Amino acid sequence: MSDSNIGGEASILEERRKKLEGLRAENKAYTNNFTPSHFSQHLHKTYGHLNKEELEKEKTQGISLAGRIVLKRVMGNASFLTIRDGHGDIQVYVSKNNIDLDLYKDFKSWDLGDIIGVTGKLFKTKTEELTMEAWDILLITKSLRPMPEKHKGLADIEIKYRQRYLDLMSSPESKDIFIKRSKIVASVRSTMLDDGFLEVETPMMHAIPGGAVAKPFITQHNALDRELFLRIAPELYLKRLLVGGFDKVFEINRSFRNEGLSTKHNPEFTMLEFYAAFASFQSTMDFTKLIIQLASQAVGNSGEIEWGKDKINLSNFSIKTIHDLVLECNKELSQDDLSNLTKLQNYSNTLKLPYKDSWGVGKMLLEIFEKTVESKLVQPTFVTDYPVEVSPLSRRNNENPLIADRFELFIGGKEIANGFCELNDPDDQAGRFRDQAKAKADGDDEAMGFDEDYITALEHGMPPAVGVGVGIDRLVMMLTNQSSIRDVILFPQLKS
RNA sequence: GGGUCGCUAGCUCAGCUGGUAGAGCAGUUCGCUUUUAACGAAUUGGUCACAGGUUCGAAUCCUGUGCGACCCA
Repeated sequence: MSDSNIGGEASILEERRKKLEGLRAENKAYTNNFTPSHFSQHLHKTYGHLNKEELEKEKTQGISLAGRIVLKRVMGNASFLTIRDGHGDIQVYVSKNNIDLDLYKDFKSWDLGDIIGVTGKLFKTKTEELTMEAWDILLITKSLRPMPEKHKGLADIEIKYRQRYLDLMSSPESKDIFIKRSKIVASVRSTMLDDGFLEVETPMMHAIPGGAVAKPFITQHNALDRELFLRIAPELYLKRLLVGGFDKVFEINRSFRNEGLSTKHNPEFTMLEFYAAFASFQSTMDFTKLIIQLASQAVGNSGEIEWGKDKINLSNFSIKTIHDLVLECNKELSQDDLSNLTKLQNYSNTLKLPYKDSWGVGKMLLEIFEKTVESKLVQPTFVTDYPVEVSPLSRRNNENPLIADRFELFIGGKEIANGFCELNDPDDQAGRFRDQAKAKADGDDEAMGFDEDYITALEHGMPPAVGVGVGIDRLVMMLTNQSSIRDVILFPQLKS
C-alpha cells in the first residue's frame, strides 16, 4: 500500500490487515469452532417481556450468540455492542470486570463488521433493554473492509444490487423482503402440492424456443455443435407431460427473455406455470385466486394490502370481459364498433396509438385495452374473452370461435397471471405455428418456431386442460409493496 | 429508443452567480464502568465519474462518453 491514501480505503484495509496478521500470529484468525446456543430473536421472544428481577431468576448463564458487530460504544472500561445475527439484533455488554483484561484490550481494537461470538448471561439495563453480559468473547471472523454507513446505510443503489451482501447486512428491511419472497414461494408450492399437483422440472435449454412470444437468448452446445435457446417459457414441455398422463403438473423456475433492462423487467425471471387436465375454466380462476390469497397470508398481510399508492382488497376478485372493460373506459365506442376494423383504427388515431395495417380487430382491441384500461384495474380483476388472434396457444371458445377461453388477472394495474384452456387440436396448433414461423421468416425475432415434436405429441392426444402462468417476481413485488423488480431479485441483471 | 435529474473522502451528503474542497459517520490517538445515532478532544483521508473544450483560472460553464434514478414510447 502506498502512503498516498493514508486514512482512505487502502489504509483502512491496511489497518485491519495488520490486526488480522496479529490474529494469525496467535493462530486465532478465522476460527471455526464456535457454535452459538441461541439466536437473538429467540432470546427476545423468550426473555424480552420479563422485568429485571424476573430475568435475574432465570438461568441464562452460559447462553452463547454469534453475530456481526454493527454498533460499538466503548466507554473506557465498559462497552456496549449491537450485534446482528441471522435473525435480528441484540445488545452485548462487555466489561473489564467480567472478562480477562488482555482480552478486553484486544476487544477494543475490534471493528464494526467483525463477526464475534459471545458467551455469558442475560440482564436488563436501566432502560430495560435485553442485553447479553459477556463472560467470554471471541473474534470469529475479521472483516477487512468497512461496512456501509451505520445510520443511513447504503444509498448507492448500484452497490446495493451489485454487492447485495452489503445491503443485506445493513438493511433489515431489505433482508425481510427476501425472507418474504421465500415464504411466498413456499406457500405457492404447498398450495399446488396440497391440491394434488406434481412438481416437475423441464428443460431450460430448448432446441426451438416456444411457449411465449419473446426474443430468446442463444447459447452453444459444443459437443453437439449446435445452437440452443434458453427457454422463454416451460409451457410446451409441461403440456407434453399432460400427453404422457400426468394430469396436474407445475413448475416454479426461471425463464429468460432477451429484452431491455428496467425496473419492471429482468432478463431472467421466475414463473409458476401449472396445467390441470379436465379442469374447468371457472375453477381454475378460483384456484389462481386461492394461490394469491394464501401467499399473501403467508407473509402476514391482512385482506387489504398496499402497493405503492394503491390499497388493494385481496378478498374480492371480479370477472369482466375485455369488451365490457374497453366500452366502460372508452365512452366514445359502441358495442358494434368493437368488431369494426375501420372504427377501431380511427379510434386508435384519436388516441395517438400507433398500429399496423396488418392487425385485425382482435389485436386492435387488445392494444386499446392495454392503453386505456390496464392501469385502471387496481382491484383484482380477471379479464376474459380475449381475441384468438392474440392467443396463439389457447383453445377457441365453443360459442364464439373468434374469442379464446382465456383470462388474464390484473392487480394494481399490472398483469399478475395469464391462463387459458389449452389448444389440443394438433391441426389448429400446426396452423398457428405456421403463422408464427412465417412471421419469424419475415423478420419477427419474437415469433415462435414450428415445433414439430410438439405437434406429434398433440397427435397422440392431449386431454383438455387449463394452464396458468403466474409471474412470481411480480407477485412478490405486490405482496411486499415494492415498485422495482430489482428489489425482489437478489442479484438483478444490471448494465455492465 | 426519447426527455429530465444525479455521479464530490471508505460510507452519507454540503459546496450559490467560476478563484484549486467541507461536515457527519468510519479509521487513527487520548479520556471516559449502564451506553444506545454514546459522548468529549485531537488527527488522517480527495485525479470532484471519465474525456475533450471555454477561461488567466473549472467540482462549478459547454460538448461527448459511461453508470444510475424517474417519466414517456
